[in-house]
Amino acid sequence: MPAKALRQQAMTDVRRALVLDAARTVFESLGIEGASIREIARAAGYTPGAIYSYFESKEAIYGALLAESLERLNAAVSAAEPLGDAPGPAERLEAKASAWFNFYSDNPRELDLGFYLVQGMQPRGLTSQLNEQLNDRLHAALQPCEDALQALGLAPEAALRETTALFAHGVGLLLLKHTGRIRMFGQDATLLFDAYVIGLLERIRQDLI
Amino acid sequence: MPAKALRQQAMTDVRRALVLDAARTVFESLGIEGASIREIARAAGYTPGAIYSYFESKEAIYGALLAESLERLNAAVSAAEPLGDAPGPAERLEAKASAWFNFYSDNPRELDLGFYLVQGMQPRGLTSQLNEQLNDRLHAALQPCEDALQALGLAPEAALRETTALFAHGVGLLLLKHTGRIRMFGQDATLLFDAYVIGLLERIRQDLI
Amino acid sequence: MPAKALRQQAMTDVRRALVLDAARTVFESLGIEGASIREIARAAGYTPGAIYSYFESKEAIYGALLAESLERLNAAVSAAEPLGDAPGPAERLEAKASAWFNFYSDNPRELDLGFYLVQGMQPRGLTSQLNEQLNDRLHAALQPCEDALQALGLAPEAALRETTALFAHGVGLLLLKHTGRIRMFGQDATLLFDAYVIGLLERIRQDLI
Amino acid sequence: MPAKALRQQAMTDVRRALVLDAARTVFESLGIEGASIREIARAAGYTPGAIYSYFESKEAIYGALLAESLERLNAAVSAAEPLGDAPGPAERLEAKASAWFNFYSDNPRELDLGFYLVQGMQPRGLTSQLNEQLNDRLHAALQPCEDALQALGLAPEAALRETTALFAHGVGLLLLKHTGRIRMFGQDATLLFDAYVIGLLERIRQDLI
DNA sequence: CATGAATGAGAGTTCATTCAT
DNA sequence: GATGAATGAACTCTCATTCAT
Repeated sequence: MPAKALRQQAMTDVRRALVLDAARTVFESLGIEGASIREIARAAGYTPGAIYSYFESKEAIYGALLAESLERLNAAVSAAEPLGDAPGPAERLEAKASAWFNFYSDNPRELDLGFYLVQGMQPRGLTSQLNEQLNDRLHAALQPCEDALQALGLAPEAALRETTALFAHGVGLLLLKHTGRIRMFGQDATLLFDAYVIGLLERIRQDLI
Repeated sequence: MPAKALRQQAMTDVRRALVLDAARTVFESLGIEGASIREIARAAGYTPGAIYSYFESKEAIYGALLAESLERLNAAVSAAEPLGDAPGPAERLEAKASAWFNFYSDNPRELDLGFYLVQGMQPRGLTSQLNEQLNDRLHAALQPCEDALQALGLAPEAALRETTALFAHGVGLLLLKHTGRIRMFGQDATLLFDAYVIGLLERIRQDLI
Repeated sequence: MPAKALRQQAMTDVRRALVLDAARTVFESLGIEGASIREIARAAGYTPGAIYSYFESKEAIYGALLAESLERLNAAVSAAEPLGDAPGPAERLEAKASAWFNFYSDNPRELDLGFYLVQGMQPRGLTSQLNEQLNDRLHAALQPCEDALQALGLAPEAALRETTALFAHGVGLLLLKHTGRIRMFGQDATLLFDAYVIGLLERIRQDLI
Repeated sequence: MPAKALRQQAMTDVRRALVLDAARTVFESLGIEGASIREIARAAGYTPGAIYSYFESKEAIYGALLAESLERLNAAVSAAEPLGDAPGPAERLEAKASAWFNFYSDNPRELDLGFYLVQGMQPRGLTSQLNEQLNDRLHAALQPCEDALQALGLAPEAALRETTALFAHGVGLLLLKHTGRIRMFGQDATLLFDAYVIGLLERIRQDLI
């Protein structure tokens, strides 16, 4: 590609990213209901029609937002390093599990994107291709936990089962936290999550799984 | 209140209940997106305007629906009886926990109402009064579990903590199930929930909590 | 139906008719391109949304307009009486053919509705049901001509063929007139149409058909 | 004009022709509704803005398309040769009339351009200059028919009148064919057109005109 | 000459809500 | 209490056109 085309492509990419940023901002402050094309355009300093130069539909924006969020999730999980001088699989499990839990704990709306959206747009939105991409990246983010569980001696099926349970536990806590329900129990979501991981390790040590 | 007013009030209550029934029916079949005032009115045999005689806004309907759903949840939990000739607290925990889990597993849309809605609604949608009512009734539905945990020897704080965790675990599994994410892990939500309860009982028996 | 319902139905019908009138007015002055819901609503003194109380879509309006136009066409044809003391089939042919030709000559946009629309909306508009209705009513308007031709001694197939040709001739002349092309030939559409009918009668008299 | 300017003019003409080709292609496959500037530009390998270097508006493109179509019509008519060893005016009439009828029968969209468009376009779309050009070229295409009619003995006025009627007849048949209306009569447009020409010749032979 | 970005107007349609009756 | 009419604001999306580069 000639330099000029490269430059223009870069500019387009930047503008597209700016639209996406605007969309994320709107989404974060107004939620899915308020994230209309008009609102996104306003936040991006565009007229509504201009948005369609960068995304072919509103749902394509959501899809891009979700894909991008999952990339950041994976990056956060990858970057998480277990503590200690000689970290073993137990430490790895703790580190990787905390990584994804904290990611969503810090960015609660992105959990919405992942789940809330999925069910809200079933008919038209979320093409099966995008759905698979979502699954893949989600799996990828949980893979380190599953690997650590296997390294701790769990059979593959057991590792998968416990990963699922771990994920569900975290998601449940995040949801309670996000909706304010956790406050009513006077609990702290992160503490509970950590306790779950510790309990899981204990059960494995005791060969209870 | 004079007899006439009482009679009128009774009539109003009945009609309000009919509207609410219609709303639940619509909500169950069309979900939150399709549950428009028009649709609810049609299902109730009313015109849209009439709905406003009973509810001041669309979101008030949702709120009432939620309150009513929580009543049914509590009824389901109350009705659940532990199995065996001489059921102890462990059996009680299993029975009561399964009761609320199955309630939402069987009526997934009602979980939407409880959580999904809470965050999507406008400030006026979920008044703090309604919010407290929600909390109370939710607490009430979980109280039998908490009691059983205490009967099993847990300190009050520990019992509350474990109830919270139990609830979160169930909610997480239900969410994964409802959004179809559980399929991708090849797991069954109910089995995982039962396993969690068994694991919890085991930890208590071992004095690990 | 009770009196009240009847009265209200009547009111609704009147309002619907007013919307349809507005639509026809807009259609006549702005053509098919300019006949938007917004414009129709404005002409009817409504907001756009109100139109949907009377018609479920823009194309339903066109359909109703067309149906109504065809009714008026048929009424015009029915009302046309042959001249002379003892009018025979020849006079009947002249009268009935002139009736439909003049109808469209006087209301050129309605020919648009009948043809122009048909091809413009093929994909979505014009349900096959409406299409059949159109065909039926069009046939009905031409039936008197066909009957007269048979009464003049033509075999059924010949009568149908000549009716088709007669219709095509008229339509062609109307189109030339409507688009201003006829002026360039310095001719008058009605004279040419009458001449065609006379020629047709002459051919029949000579057994040339 | 200096050589350089000439060369540039030639280049411009070529590119303009390419755009026009693209427009025709799009128009043929997508019809008037789908023939957007975007689509034409895409087909021509240009961006939308570039089109405006060659045509000042979308309707100018249609105008040019129409002009070009009329050139091809005239070419088709010119190329048509009467059959037989010693073809007379009757054969010439048949050949020339069939030529233009078949041209539009084979390219029905171009009839749209000629008529359909004329009435739909904004005032500025069809400038009076273009309108005259249209008339001239249309006249030219029909001139051979008119000449043949005169050669058959018709007075000039009669020849013009019959040419007009012939044209109207053909146009009517083409419209019925194009909109699918002819099917409902179970007739074939070309057969009917040929019959009309034969009938016309017969009338002339009988001095009925 | 051509691009690519952007505009602005407008399309059809939906819906919660209001209000006179 | 209930109706039915209507509003008004919102929705997603399309398109001809302009203009700096």
